[in-house]
Parts: sequence; structure tokens; C-alpha cells
Amino acid sequence: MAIDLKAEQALKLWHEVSMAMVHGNEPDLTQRQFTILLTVYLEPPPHTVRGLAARLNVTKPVITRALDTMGAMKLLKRRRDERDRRNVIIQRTVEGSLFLETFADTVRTKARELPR
Amino acid sequence: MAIDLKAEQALKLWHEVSMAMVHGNEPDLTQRQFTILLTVYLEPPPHTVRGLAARLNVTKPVITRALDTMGAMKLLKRRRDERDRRNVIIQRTVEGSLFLETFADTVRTKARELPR
DNA sequence: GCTAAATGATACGGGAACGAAACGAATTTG
DNA sequence: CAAATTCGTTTCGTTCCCGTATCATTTAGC
Repeated sequence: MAIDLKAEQALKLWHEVSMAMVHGNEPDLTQRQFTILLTVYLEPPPHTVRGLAARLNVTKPVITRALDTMGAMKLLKRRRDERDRRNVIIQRTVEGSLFLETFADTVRTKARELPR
Repeated sequence: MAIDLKAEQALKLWHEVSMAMVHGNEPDLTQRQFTILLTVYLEPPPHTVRGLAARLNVTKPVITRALDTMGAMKLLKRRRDERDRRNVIIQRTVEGSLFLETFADTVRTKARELPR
């Protein structure tokens, strides 16, 4: 059975979750950063700077900088590809997984509490 | 019947919608700006700078600047409160309604296409 | 080997957002 | 009616993100 949302429910869900994120003290990421994070955690590896840039339709420095920022937050980590040392492989971390699990819980809770 | 999402579905939904927004050519809003927009459109009026600042737990200049930005995009508009001319009332626009309708459609479509 | 291509990082200038503080206008208080 | 308060805006200095162009390293092609 497909997930069927009314327009108002969709907006309310986004609103509730956004409020929770803005109000909470979780690391505040830009839209792009969060999208990069989700891509790394949800799409099949390996993830490279170039690949992510193409996937998200942004320039390479955007990815490099996002990795700097989120790397400092321990949400992601870099690793040299030893088979081709030009490449950098972007990998998940325990902290990142935990962060997204918490986020998913927020979404689920808000979705469950949605008025019909 | 409540909307029941699995953790993976919640993340996938956010990912899909985020990808659509980053990739698309819609106005590029920050997380806070988008949250302000949703608040104005979903919560009962009237909305003031001070009220929104308190609601979102941000400083007043954040609201003022967001109104500048989104006002230029025609997503919101300001009006002086004639009963107390110190106040500014924030109102919806046709363009803003349309923008959010389109966004809601994106969410609905992505939710419907979600794997079980 | 030597050159060309590919990959990610960096430098640079510009623009946008931030918080704190100060400000002007409008209203309320005493 | 003068002083204090309230409200939104502006200013200031800082920080962060952006795209373009360039750089160093590594690999591939001849």
C-alpha cells in the first residue's frame, strides 16, 4: 500500500520537521549539505567527489567544502582510493548514521501525528 | 489511519524531495527561510516579525532579512498594521501559494513512489 | 619516459546570512 | 506631555558558501 499524502499533510509534515530541526540543537546543515549526506548514506557506494558533484548537479568545490564541514562534524569521512590514488572515497561514520537515525525518527513521529 | 513510515522510507522521502529541489530551478531558500514561509502559510495569522522570531527561536534581524529576500521573490509581502503602526503584518502572496502547492505536489509524488 | 588527461584541493573575489548593538518611529505609561 | 517601552530596521564586523580559475598529484596514452 502506497504512502498517500494530502497536499496539506505534506506541507505540515515538512513544517513540523523543519521546526524541529531549526529549534533543536542538532548540527545545522545547508540544504545541499544535507542532500549530500543523504546521498552518501542511501545510494550504493563508492562515492567520489566527482560522482557526487555530477549526481547533485553542483561544482566540485561544493563537494570538497561540504566534506570539510561535515568531516569536522564527523558525519562523513574521506579515504584515499588505493587502487587509483587520484580518487577520494567518501564513507559513512557511526556518528552520521546515528544522526540520520535520529532524523528519521523525527520524521516518523511527525508523520504519525499528522491530522487526517 | 495514521501515516506510518519506516525509517528508511522517511530518509528516502527526504532525499528524493531534496534532490528535486537542489536539482530544480525553483528559488533557492535556506532552511530557515523555508521554515518561515511554511509557518506563515500554515499557522493562523496575524504574523509579525517579533512573533515569528519567537516562534522559530531566532533573532529579529533574521526575520527582517528573510522577508527582504523572500519579498523580492514575491513569496511573501509586508503590510503595516494600521491599528498599531509599529507592527508589520506578514502576508501570503499568490506566487507563494503556488510555490508551496508545487512543493507539496513533489512531496506527494515522491511519497507515493516510495518502495515498501 | 614523456606528455596529456583526470581528480580533488586550493586561492580568490563576491555575495549572503549571522548575532549584537544601536537606531528611528510609534505607542504606552506615569 | 515627557519619559519609557515596543517594534521593526539598519549597521557593524564576522563567518560561511558560492563559482571560476588554478594547482599538485596520479594515471593513461603514445
